[in-house]
Amino acid sequence: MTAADFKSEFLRTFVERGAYYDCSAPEDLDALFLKERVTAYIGFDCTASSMHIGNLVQLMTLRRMQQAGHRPILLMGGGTTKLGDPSGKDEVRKLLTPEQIDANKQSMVAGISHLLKFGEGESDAIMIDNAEWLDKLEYIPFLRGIGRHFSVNRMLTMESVKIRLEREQALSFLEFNYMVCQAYDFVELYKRYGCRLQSCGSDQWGNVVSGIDLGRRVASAQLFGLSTPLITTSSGAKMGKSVSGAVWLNADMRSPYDYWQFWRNTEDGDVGRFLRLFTDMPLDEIARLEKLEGNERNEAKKVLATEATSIVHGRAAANEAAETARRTFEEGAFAEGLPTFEIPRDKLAEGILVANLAQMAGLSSSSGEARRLIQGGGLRVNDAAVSDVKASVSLSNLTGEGVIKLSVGRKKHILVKPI
RNA sequence: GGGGGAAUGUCCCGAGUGGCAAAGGGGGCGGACUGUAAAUCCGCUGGCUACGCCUUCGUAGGUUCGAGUCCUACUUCCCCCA
Repeated sequence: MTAADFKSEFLRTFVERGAYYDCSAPEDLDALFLKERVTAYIGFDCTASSMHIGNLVQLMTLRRMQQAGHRPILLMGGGTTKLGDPSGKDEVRKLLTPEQIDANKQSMVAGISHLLKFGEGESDAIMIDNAEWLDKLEYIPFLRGIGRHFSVNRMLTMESVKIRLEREQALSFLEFNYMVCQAYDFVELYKRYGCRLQSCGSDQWGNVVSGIDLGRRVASAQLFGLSTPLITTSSGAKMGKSVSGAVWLNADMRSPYDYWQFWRNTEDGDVGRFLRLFTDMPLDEIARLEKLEGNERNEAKKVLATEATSIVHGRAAANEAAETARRTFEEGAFAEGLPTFEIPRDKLAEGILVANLAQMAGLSSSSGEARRLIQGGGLRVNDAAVSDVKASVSLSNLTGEGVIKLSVGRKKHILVKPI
């Protein structure tokens, strides 16, 4: 599919931005987008207290729908999270308590307030929790009304299930019901809100198709599915997935500055693609940035970082992060915007081992690791490498700005501030 | 229901004759080179009140001076038979 295959503003943009992977009925959906204001949804499970980079393609899809004048529904899986989605998971998910799920939901939604406009207007986003209906389901009526439309034979061939079976890993009956509930959600949203489209990542495609089938059977409705590709970096890694954890969108879990840094460190080969996917930059401008070579490519990365940060944290925070980075990396100066760590003044006056300070400031997870960092020459105080494992700092190390700059590697910096 | 096999460093894969903080990868982190990139090379990759101490090999017991390694029970998964 190319953009030229579509007439509707949304689908053209969607394709041009590189977000298109698959669609259940491209021509019909295109016609629908031309004809009316479409209500569409994407579901998110409440498994963590913040959305992360992995959810971003989906969130951007909702954003672009809104920009094209349609109505996005943010479906929070307060109900489905109680089952646990088997897709892409090697092992049974740890069950969360209803309280945790609810707290996660609140926090996740709060974290994307810049990204979507919620409200009562015609193309304002609405947030719905599928616990609203899933929690109240009655087992037998549900099985008779919905369950009979599902073929176990077919469910067993679905990717999410097959992987579990092939990898010799457990799949509980509880999780097995996940796809049924997700399909039911779609139909329920159609009935309650006239929602015609579910978008998703390619890994959820099977569940979306199940929902479309179910809609035809129980509601005689033509529902649509639209999927995005799985986003990987050009060296093949899953986006934002690392041992150190997901790249969170909530500011209290990853500061705007660190978020900016994440994008700034994008691999060369990904810059153009990410600009299209994760920013609102005009395409011709992206095309220009994409052509920059060598050292100039860093300009494109800065634009990417600032624009992507702006969408999640707002323009002001993004500009501030960019400025902090400029001062730190390009001038080698102390930038006030760097993350800070506060320490009682008298504690610092006594003198404190650099290794321990690094650990307290969160730059190292154990004193052993801090020790190893020093031995490898990776820990610096005020930009000077620490050579002695037993080195300590005190008030005399404070710079003119009244702080101590502690760095791990070339990129991670923290300002230690006495209070 | 019966028989056989598997579970290892809490990121993953994976070797492991009774002396093991446990081979080797991948990943990650640090260093060099660069452009805060990639590729490449080097180092590190249980914890601590640190020349010593503590905790790790599915769970719980047992044998032994000593157990990831042997025995028993349990849990989960795979395969074969029913």
